[in-house]
Amino acid sequence: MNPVQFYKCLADETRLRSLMLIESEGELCVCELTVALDESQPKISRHLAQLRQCELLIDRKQGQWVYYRINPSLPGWAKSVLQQTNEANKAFLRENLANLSRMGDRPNRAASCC
Amino acid sequence: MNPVQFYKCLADETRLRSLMLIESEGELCVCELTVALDESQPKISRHLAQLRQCELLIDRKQGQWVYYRINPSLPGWAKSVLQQTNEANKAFLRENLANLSRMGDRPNRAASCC
DNA sequence: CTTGTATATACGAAAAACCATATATATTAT
DNA sequence: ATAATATATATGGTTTTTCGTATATACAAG
Repeated sequence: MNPVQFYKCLADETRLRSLMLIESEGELCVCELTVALDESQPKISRHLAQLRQCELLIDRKQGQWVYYRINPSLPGWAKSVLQQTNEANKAFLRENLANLSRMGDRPNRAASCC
Repeated sequence: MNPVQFYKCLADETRLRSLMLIESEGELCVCELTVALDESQPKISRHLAQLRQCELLIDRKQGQWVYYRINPSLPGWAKSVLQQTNEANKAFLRENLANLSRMGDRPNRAASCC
């Protein structure tokens, strides 16, 4: 994991917010992120694809949804950077988390799973 | 300190290497960085100016030299991110540190000071 | 006072990143 | 089979970043 490449991934509003939201929530699908960030679906998808290509995120398909989470095999320092950034910048996500909690019809992982 | 802005500062090869070198050495002047990175003086100066504007670095003028170091009043999480990145990526700077140690005529802080 | 060294900045060009829109695929529901 | 939902990707254009070069300023030395 080249540190420059790593930081390029974090150097965009949409990507950093997505990463932090996923870090906070454990796992989120594309449609949840579009609501939380109030951005278009292709825009979110494009940035998620980039984060997946750089191996910061991994995805899991379940029915019609694709869930993204932090790649558990990220190097420790990278995981730690994500965690610390999240811990120290809770206010950064306030509005996004509010949007998410207001979201009706969130895909029900438990019910649709297994 | 907006985290997006912070990471944009790290998302460039020249700036990240400069930051890491300064983190490692405590303080470096422009001419030392041009040697360590083997890049043109205006290029180095331009990136340092950006890091100073974003308040990641502060500078100190001594004689004809300008020394840069990490801004001690950076938020803790940001300092910690820099430190951890440095600790975990020593190899990243190997060549740059070698260039620096090979450099003749390094400005002598102690001698020219006070 | 002139020359040389260290640094900063301005300017236009080149490259990279980002975006809106359109469209394609897959899955679920009717 | 058809319609609706979720997601991914392609395309062309716009904005942002980065860069090389030239130039300006400040200090030091002779």
